[in-house]
Amino acid sequence: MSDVAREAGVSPMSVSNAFKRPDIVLPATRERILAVARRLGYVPNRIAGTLASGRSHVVAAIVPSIRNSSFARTIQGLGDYLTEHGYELLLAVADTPERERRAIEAVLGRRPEGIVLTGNEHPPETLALLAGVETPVVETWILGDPIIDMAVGFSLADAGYAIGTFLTGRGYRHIGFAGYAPASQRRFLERQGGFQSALREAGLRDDLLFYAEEAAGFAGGRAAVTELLQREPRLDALFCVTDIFAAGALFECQRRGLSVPGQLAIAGFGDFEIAAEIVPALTTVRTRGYEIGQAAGRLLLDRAAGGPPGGRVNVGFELVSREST
Amino acid sequence: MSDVAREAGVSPMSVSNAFKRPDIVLPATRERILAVARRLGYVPNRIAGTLASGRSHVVAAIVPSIRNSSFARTIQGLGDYLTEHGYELLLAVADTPERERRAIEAVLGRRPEGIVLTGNEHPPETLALLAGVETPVVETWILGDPIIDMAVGFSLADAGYAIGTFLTGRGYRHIGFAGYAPASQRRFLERQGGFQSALREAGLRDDLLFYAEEAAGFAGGRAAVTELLQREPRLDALFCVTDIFAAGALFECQRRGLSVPGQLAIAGFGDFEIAAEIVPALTTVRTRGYEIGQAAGRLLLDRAAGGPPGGRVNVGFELVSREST
DNA sequence: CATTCGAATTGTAGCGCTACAATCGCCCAG
DNA sequence: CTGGGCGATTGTAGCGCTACAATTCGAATG
Repeated sequence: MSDVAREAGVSPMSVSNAFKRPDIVLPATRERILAVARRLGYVPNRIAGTLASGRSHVVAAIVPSIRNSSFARTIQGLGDYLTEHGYELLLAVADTPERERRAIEAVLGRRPEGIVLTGNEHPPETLALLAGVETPVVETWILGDPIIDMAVGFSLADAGYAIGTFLTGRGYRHIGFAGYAPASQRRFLERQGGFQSALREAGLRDDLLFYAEEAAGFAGGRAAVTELLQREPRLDALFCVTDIFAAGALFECQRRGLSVPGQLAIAGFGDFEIAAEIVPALTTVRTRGYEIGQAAGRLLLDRAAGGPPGGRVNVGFELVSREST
Repeated sequence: MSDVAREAGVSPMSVSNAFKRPDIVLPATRERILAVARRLGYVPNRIAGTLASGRSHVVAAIVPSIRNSSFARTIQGLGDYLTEHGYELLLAVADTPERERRAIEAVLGRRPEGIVLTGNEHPPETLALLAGVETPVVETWILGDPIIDMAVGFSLADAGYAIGTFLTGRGYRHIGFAGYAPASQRRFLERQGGFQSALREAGLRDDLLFYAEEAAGFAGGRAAVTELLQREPRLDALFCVTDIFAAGALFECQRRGLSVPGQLAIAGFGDFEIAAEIVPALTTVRTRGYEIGQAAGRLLLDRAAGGPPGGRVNVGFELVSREST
């Protein structure tokens, strides 16, 4: 910086201002400084800047996966919002609670001005770690308690219930569920619970449940069809916890020569691109992953600007009825 | 840090050492320091550490998209490698050359010890920016010149040629290509060029080309089938630039009642999970995205440790023949 | 022409840590 | 009993920048 200052014939402080507060430096001076900087290949050291100002202009996000398009959309929404407001995104992928804790620790060392988490299932040490710092936290894809501070999401229980009543309303009588073991994450339990309530209210059995290994994709749907049909040959509808699962189930039906929805109706979750394109097109729940990311960014930046803690944003969801049911 | 030092009855320097050089501090002292740190909720400030030591222990990656599973795998591979070696990944998503330049600029301010880029198509200002700093750069998913410094990938031309000869060898005579406009990125051109060579060598026409909008997913495949069949009703095979394109093309065939591969053979690229699951399963090219990420990390860390510049790693590819051809 | 005012510019004093050299204290050989 | 050697610990200086207060200077005012 001082090299640039010397070459441009100004003080280092003016170089700093030329980059950070363009409005308070004379346009001519500013141009001269920037020209010298370009010539010398000078890129301001934000590390030093952060240390001096105490503001990192970084928000960190910790997601369990980037393969899942829901989270990919959330990251995109968050990233767009942050970039637009002069912030940067520090992304960490952590697929187990232990890795999440380590990622949070690593990330805290870089003094982000906010942290975006996925879900609200965190081990006690993680909560203690977060309680010990004053960094604002937003939990996403969940709205129910316990929330550490702020949250953005929608009611997974309502969404599960909506799909359940939709299927019972269509007259299906032996309805299965394909998902992940609810013990692992509360957000799985919520969705499943809402769905089961709907079945019980219609006087139907709610025990045709199949749990795949976590991170199972298309293969999970395939396994669900295989196992549930064996347990209940009269199975006439299946709700899958993601559209990828649902597509896997649909492929398995094609392999077995089962017509969809004639012999088995299939509903998914997420409204991923494949849902509208696959044949037959999938009935699903449209979630607003991009908006979740944007809202998370907004909560955090408002907070950094002195806003109140404890914000909650419900982005809602939407049932999309297509050919598969 | 000085609070922790006071409470633990040691000098700040010992607190620093307890975290950064565990081996040179007495285990008992170290334990005492860490206990105090935990009680006080102290997390070392890596910003200050980076400024003082001149080592950020950060590698930055700039990718055009995280929705594409090839890049997602590369990120995963890079992230795993870095985490294993005590480094962190700073990820930026930039889908245009202009945004890439801005992302690189932003990222350089954080003084990463290496930068991972996708492709080798960068505007002159970007190259100038990179030339002005001494940060090592790895370009991925490409091997051909011009390479800024180091590269990891495989020959896209060979891969395109392999698919081409495979299809001609199977006896197909009117073979189409669905991809992105080669003007936008050289890596698209390479793949297409290799493919076309194979067709010409077999004495076949190589002008059944369809270009989708960039970032088109399943819809791109759908449009390709529609347009190419109109231009050439005898079309009997189609090579798609990604498996997602191929799946979209396959769905369109299902809608039209065209049998695959009976009336139209379809080949994809990438060996995404869907390729093996869809019915009929897709012939495709298996790429090694995860290995690309790992190798990129290795090149960079070796370089940071004093290794030589200019490294190239060819991770190869593999043709996977399935039911769709 | 002296005075005031505000915009533009500039010093100063750290931000929290680590490299490196200096120091301390203990054990053991002579 | 003493000096040397070695591992553990500790001061010092500074990384590159920004907040903030101080200063400069030209234009406007009476």
